[in-house]
Amino acid sequence: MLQSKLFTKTRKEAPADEVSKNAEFLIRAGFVDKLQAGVYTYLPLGLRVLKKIENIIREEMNRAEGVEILMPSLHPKENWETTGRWETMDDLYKVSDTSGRENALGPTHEEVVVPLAKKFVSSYRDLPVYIYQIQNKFRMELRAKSGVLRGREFIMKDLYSFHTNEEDLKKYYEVMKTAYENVFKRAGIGINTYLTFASGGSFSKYSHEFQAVSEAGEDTIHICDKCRIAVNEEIISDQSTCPECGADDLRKEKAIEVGNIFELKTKYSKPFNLTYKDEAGNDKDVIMGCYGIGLGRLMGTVVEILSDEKGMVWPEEIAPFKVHLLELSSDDIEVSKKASEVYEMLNKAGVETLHDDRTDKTAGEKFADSDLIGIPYRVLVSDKSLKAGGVEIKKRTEKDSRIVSIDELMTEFPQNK
RNA sequence: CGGGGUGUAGUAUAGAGGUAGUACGUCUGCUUUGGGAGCAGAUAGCCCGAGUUCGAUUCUCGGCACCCCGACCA
Repeated sequence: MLQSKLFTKTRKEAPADEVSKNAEFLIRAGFVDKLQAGVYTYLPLGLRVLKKIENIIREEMNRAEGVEILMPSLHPKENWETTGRWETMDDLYKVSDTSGRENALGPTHEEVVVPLAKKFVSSYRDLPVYIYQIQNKFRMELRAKSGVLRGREFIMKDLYSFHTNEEDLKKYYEVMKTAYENVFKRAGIGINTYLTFASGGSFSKYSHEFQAVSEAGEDTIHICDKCRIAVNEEIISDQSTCPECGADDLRKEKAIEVGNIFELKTKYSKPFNLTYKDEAGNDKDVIMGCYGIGLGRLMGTVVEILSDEKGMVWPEEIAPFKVHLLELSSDDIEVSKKASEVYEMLNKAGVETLHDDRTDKTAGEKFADSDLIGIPYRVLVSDKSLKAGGVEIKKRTEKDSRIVSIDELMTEFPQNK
C-alpha cells in the first residue's frame, strides 16, 4: 500500500487526556479513532492488525473443531427475561423501537446460542458441538477506560461448547486452553501470558483467565514461575498457593485479562430447557462451556507490552505490514525509481509492504513515523544507500541498519506461510 | 454509580469581566532533504443552557462530554 494513499495521518502529540499507552500510540499513529468513550473506529492500519488477530483466532478455533456462525446484536427481550438477566444485568443496553418493542444489544450470546442449539440438538448423537462467532458486543460500562482495553462496544470471539456430560466438557476445556495458548503465542505475548485461576462469578466456583502481565492491567495476579500458572488476587484468600505445585512464594504482578474460559454447565441450558435424549431415551440437560477473547483488547495489550518510547513494535504475525519501505526524496529521480522497483518486487513476492512514497516529508518525519507505526522491517532507499550498493534494512527492534543489494533483499524475508 | 479533575482553532496550549494570543497542522509560494527543517503569507476557536452584569468565553448555578481513583464487570 502506498502511504500517500492512506487517508489517515500521524500526529506528533497525543490527546492531552489520554494517559494509557495503547490509546496514545494507536491514536497518534492513526490506527484507531475515538468516537466516544469506549467506542472506536478502526482505521486502515488498525483494521489490518485486527483482521490478522481475527484470523489467528479463527484458525485456532477451527483447529479445535469450532464451527463459525454469526449471531445478531439485536436480541428479543423475552430471551433475556428467560434467564433473568433482563433485570439483573446492569450493563445491558436496552433499546426500544417506535412500536414499543424492547430489545437488548447483546453483551454476550448465551440467550441466542442456547435457543439456537435447541433447534438442532436433540440426541446424544448430536453432541458435542462447538459453535463460535467473532462479533460486536455492547456493554454499558459505567467507566470505559484505558483506551481500547475496556470499551462499550468491542469485538469478541465467543465460543460455546455443548456436551452430554461434565467429563466431556473438561476434555474440551483442555483443548481450548491449548488453543488459547496458541493464540497468545502467535500474537506475540505468549511469554507474558499466564493461565490464571479466578473467581467463577455467580455460578461456578472457579474459572480460568488468561492474564498478560502489564502495568496497564486492572487485575492483580500471583504467579508461580515454575508452573507458569497464576492465581487472581480476587480468590487469593481461598487459594494462596500454586494450584499445580503448592508453592507459596508467588510473584505479584498487575495483568490484563486477555481471555477467559468458563464452565457454564447447566446454567443456561436449564432456563431454555435445552436437553438431549440419552441412549436409554431419557431427557438430560446439556452441559455447556463458554470461551471468550476480546480482539481489540488483545491488540491494545500487545501495544502496552511491546512498545518502546518511540512507538509500537508489532510482532510479525499481527503487524499491519511486514515491510515499511521508505524513500528519502532527492533531486536524483533515480531514488524514486529504485524505490518503486523495490516496492513492485516486494509485492510480487507477496511481502506486505507499506511504501512511504510521500515527497513532501522530511527524513526525520519519515523515520519518526516509521518508528511510531512499528512495522517489523524498515527498508530505506536513498542517495546514500544506492551509493553504498543497495538499500538499508533495519528491524524495528534493532538499532543499526545494514546495506543489502536489491538483488539480495528478498532473502531477508523467509516466507513463513 | 460515588469521589476528583478538565472543557479555548484539526492538535497542544496562553489568557483577561470590555479587540482572544502562541506553536504544530492545513493551504499558497520559494528554499530545503539522513531524525518531526527554514522564510513569507493565508486559514481556523472560547462545550451547552440559565443567572448576575451596561457587557460573560472569563463569575455563579445546572447540564453534557472527556480523563483519573474507587465500586461494578458471564
